[in-house]
Amino acid sequence: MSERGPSQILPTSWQSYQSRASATLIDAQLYSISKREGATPDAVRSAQEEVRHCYALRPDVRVLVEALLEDGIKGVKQRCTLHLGVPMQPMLAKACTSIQELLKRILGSMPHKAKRGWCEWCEWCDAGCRVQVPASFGEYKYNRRLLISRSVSESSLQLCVVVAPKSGRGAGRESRKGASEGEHAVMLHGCGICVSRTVQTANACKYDGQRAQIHVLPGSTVKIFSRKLDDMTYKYPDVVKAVLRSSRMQVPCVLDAEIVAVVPKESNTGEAESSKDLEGKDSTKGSIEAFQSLATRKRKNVTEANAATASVAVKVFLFDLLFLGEEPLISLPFHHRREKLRQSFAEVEDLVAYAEAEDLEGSAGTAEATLEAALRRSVAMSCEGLMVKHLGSGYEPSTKRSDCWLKLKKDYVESMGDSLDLPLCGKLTVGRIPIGGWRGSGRKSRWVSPWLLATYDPVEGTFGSVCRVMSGFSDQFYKENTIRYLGRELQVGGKVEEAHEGGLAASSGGEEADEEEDIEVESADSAAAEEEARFMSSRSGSVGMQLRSKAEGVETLEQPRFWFQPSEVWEIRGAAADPALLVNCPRHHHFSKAFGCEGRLAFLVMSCLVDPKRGLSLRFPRFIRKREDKRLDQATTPQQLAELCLQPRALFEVPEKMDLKHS
DNA sequence: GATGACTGCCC
DNA sequence: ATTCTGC
DNA sequence: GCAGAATGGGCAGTCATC
Repeated sequence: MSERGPSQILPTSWQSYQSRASATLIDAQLYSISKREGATPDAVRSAQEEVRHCYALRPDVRVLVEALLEDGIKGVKQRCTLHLGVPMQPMLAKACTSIQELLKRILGSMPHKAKRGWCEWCEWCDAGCRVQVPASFGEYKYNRRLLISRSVSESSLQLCVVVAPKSGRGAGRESRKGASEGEHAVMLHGCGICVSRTVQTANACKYDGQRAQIHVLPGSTVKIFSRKLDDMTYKYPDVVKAVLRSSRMQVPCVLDAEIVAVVPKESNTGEAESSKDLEGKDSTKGSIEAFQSLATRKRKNVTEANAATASVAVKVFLFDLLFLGEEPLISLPFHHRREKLRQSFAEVEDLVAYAEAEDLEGSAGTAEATLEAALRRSVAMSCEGLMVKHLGSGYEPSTKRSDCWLKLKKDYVESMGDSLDLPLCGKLTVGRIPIGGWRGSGRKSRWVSPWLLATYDPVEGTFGSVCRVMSGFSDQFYKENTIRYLGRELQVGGKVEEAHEGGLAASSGGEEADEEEDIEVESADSAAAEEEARFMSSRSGSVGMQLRSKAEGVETLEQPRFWFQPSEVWEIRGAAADPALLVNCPRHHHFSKAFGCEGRLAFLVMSCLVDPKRGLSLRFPRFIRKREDKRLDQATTPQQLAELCLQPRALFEVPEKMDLKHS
């Protein structure tokens, strides 16, 4: 075993005390295996991978530990297999930020398990060229990925796939002994055929809903599991029914799917009464709704009858079939599984559909344009982005993201995502758990951690908070800006304080009680005068920009630990390119005066795209860079934010609705 | 019964 | 979910 | 390249309190 600790097999989410204990047990077993005679490091590693894989197939520590204790790896392989009714880890896609990156990856990707020195992926290449890895690939260390990425980047289109000698299980061990780097590697390289037939993918819509692994058990029992393997059958009785209807032959099986909220087609019931939901929706009946909408689904007492009306109507988009009848389909190539899926399940109007997809087969050169078009199409269909799946690869249940499935989200893509420039107005020291104490925790405890950001509303002259941000900052950035805004870094723990010895703060006092003193230090004495000065000339710079309370014009329901004078503009990216991803938020109230606003914003409010009692926020906010080139009044306004709501939708006209809403 | 803090789980 | 860091 | 840390958004549900 590596000395890394027990976390190598069980995913993070399992690291509660009990699971950690189990993980330790598992590690201990692996360790003892490693001590047996003849156990090479490689063998141990492969044992570990075996265990990991089995665990992904049957994520039940109890079963795993028992099997391991009683029969070792062999037992694990026998007992930890896919079981109907027990969810496996879903296959995850790796995120790509650009089409180029995506291409590069898809070129380099190949299935998990290579056969006897050949990678399945190359079934696509009928030329089947083999060559020795040239010595120039000095970096090659039984790590094919390394080589792949290297060669692909060196000559953008040339395909160099290396199959490590270990691929054939037993054989690998011997041949590796004493081998010098790359010696045994087999490389498929860019013969014309490889290059021209390299890209073979299914490009499917990435729906913005909830992942669902659906098990159909004998006797028409259905179970639905979430991405984290929780049983959520109770939440989707309508999906259960829909799936049964969709099933062509009533055989046990396992489906992979996305559950998405839709506007029900038959919702004409109380049209007169439910006036609040009318606008625009008549034209979108049956269409896909934002994730936000799905989130409002009831979680208790959902019945078939009330699911669509009292809760939210949903539609299931099937995209994979992992088990059918008696056999797991996991190791079949994707295109094959998909075929079986279509044979076994039918689309059911409004309830069940295959995930919209198109296959791509072409040279890398033309692939780029095709992918871009696919992405746009997908976005136009209210999707989050594109899933690009290798047609030849098996399904890899795993906690790790696979290279065979790639996702390209629209907000990753530079040209499509909307960046917002927000003036900084305050910050919070602590996470979202109010009990947990106020200091930024762990790694970040010396710095300002989530920062609170706002828009600037030139009409009202207000800074309305939009979101906290904790992602996208480098440590260096934290350091510099904590100093910039607070005057210095925060102190952590007693030792640092001693080292600093400088008067202030209670020193030996209570660790808990000192949060105030510890941090407030200089602002406490420098007091009002200085603060006042800062207030006026916000350019002061090196001293810090902390205020005692909210700066003038700042509007938020947040209560950050520190308040800052709004002074610079940071660029934030979020998934905000359309209303599906822009979110109404209770904490950030920059629309409190929206009815006083003019033009478009008021219109938006009145057409119920924006709730005046709430506000807008961003999903997945992350910091991009500072915008030294922007003044505060050039930052994003709440109006602009709101207008993002309109972008993908056609502008719709509903002046009457305003009156409706008013009265 | 309404309000608000807190949890847990979705993304 | 996202992003950065350290091994 | 991977594991791990720190924490974003919302919502339904639960429980305590007014």
